[in-house]
Amino acid sequence: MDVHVRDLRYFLAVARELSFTRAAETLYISQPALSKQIRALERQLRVSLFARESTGARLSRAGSELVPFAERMVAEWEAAKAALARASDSTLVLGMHTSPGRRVLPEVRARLVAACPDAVLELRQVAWADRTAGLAERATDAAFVWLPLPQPPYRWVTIAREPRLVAMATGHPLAGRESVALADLLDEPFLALPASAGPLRDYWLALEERGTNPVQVAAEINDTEETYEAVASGIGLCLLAAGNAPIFARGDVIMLPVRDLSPAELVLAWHERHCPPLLETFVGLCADVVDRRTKTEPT
Amino acid sequence: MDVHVRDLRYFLAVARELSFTRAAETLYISQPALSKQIRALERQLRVSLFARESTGARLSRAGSELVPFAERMVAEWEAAKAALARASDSTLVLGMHTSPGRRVLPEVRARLVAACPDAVLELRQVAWADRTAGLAERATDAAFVWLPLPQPPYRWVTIAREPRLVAMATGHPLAGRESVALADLLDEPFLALPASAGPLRDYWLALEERGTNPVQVAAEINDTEETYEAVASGIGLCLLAAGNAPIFARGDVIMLPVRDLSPAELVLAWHERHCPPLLETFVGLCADVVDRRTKTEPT
DNA sequence: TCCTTGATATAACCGCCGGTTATGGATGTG
DNA sequence: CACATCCATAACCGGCGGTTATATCAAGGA
Repeated sequence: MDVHVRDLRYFLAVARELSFTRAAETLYISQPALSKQIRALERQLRVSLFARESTGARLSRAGSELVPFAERMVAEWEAAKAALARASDSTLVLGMHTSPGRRVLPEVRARLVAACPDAVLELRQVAWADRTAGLAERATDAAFVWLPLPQPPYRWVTIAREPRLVAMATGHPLAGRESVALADLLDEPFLALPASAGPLRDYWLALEERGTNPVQVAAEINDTEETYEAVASGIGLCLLAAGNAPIFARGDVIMLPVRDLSPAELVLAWHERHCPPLLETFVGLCADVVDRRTKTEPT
Repeated sequence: MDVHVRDLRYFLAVARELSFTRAAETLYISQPALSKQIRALERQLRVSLFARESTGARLSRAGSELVPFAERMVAEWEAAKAALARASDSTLVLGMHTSPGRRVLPEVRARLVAACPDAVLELRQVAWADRTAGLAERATDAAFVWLPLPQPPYRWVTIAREPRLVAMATGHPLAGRESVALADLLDEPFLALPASAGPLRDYWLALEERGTNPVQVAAEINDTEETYEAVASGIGLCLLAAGNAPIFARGDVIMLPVRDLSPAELVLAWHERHCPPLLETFVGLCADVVDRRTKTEPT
């Protein structure tokens, strides 16, 4: 019923060369393959496209009718590929676990369209299990993720540096404190990211700071809603960045600073081997916005 | 590199339905097959065309760019198929062993273009080994052939009925006669059509009229040139229709009537199961031209 | 005359594509 | 909480799109 555009290219090559052998050479395929494909095309269309003779091939009536259509279709496909390439050059696919928030994305986006009017940002929510938010599989051009991230394949600019809080149900014994130390939490059950998150999971369990003390993982969490429910129902505690506190401020959960934990770092990351021009300007704009912000409101 | 138009149709279906499942239903394929094909298309183009969500699919930037191109290509292919169908409706492929000659083809062709201005005759020379001149393999719509022909699958109109002559080298003992009888030829070596010609081979050996007398086949012949050479060099004799005599009148061969052989019949034949409108009018015109001719020059 | 050359067709083979069914996981809903 | 819906994945299978090797045939040259 339908045709492979490749077969149309084959057909046009034979129509141009009027020779299967030479056409096969220009197409870099073997002559039998070309003959077979053309025969299949003829069988499919129920018409003969060429009159084979010992001297070569001649176009039949149907063949000459087909030529202009085939040319238009091949040209259209070339145009389509070019258009897609252009579109992909001016499109940035951004991965993120939760929205980066912090009012950074709207501002950068506004600046970006001012700089490149035909630029388009495509946002993609990605599962917490995917630590690189699509960078690893090349599904995204850049991603808002929390450190740590392996340095060699990835590069990044800092978006925010925020203290780590611990979230717990309002009824928790520690809930009355002003703040806590990590030592207060060592025996508490914790919520953890999926195992596939690797070092990131360890980071939000403060595994390094715990030293030899083991951590008790109460459950795995895959999105904010799940996390809120698990914390509120007392299943376990959970570390989170101060900037994400508003998402949890819903009454059943209270959050306390953990005094002796280093702040967490939210970055815009990308793959060092994949840095198209638009990404470059986007990164520049992000750095710029963040920079101006840290000046106006220094911590 | 190139695309199958089918995949573009698949893509358009998903773009229209914004759902893989529903699109698969409208396409009468399974949903996994559709998903796989779209993924393959995305991999090939190195862009993602849809954003999959639990609620269904949304077009990505690249996807919306592709839509108009895909629509144009699909439409173009539909148009091409329609054009080919129209062309094949107004094209008649004629098979023939040697040109039918007798001034019939030019006249019928002239009348045909007068009746159907966009009609086109496509002539196809075909090997003598193919007794039906392409009718059997459906390679031709009609063919100029000599009887006999099996009646059930084929039908025909008579183009010419001509006495059979025998051709021999000028040096042959019989060459001085005014005419010969079959009895004079019984011991002579004859040239024969290839075995695959079947009953037609027998006919031009006058096998039936020979009765029990065996025929001595000197060689097989595949075209006029070969035949002329074989006759002229004395390899064997050969029967031929009077109308084809001019082709052999070149000095080294003489032709004599065979008194007691029935005349041969040249017909325009076609397959009874394949008789498109244009063929019908062509047959009518042929019959008409022949009819008028037999009236003006009765034998 | 024979051999070579160059054209297309045929055959046997093989990996991958394009379909199938079965199944699982995520999401919204009564 | 069960259920329906939607998309993804897996395993499987026939056929397509390529390969090399070979046949056939027409044309041309020593």
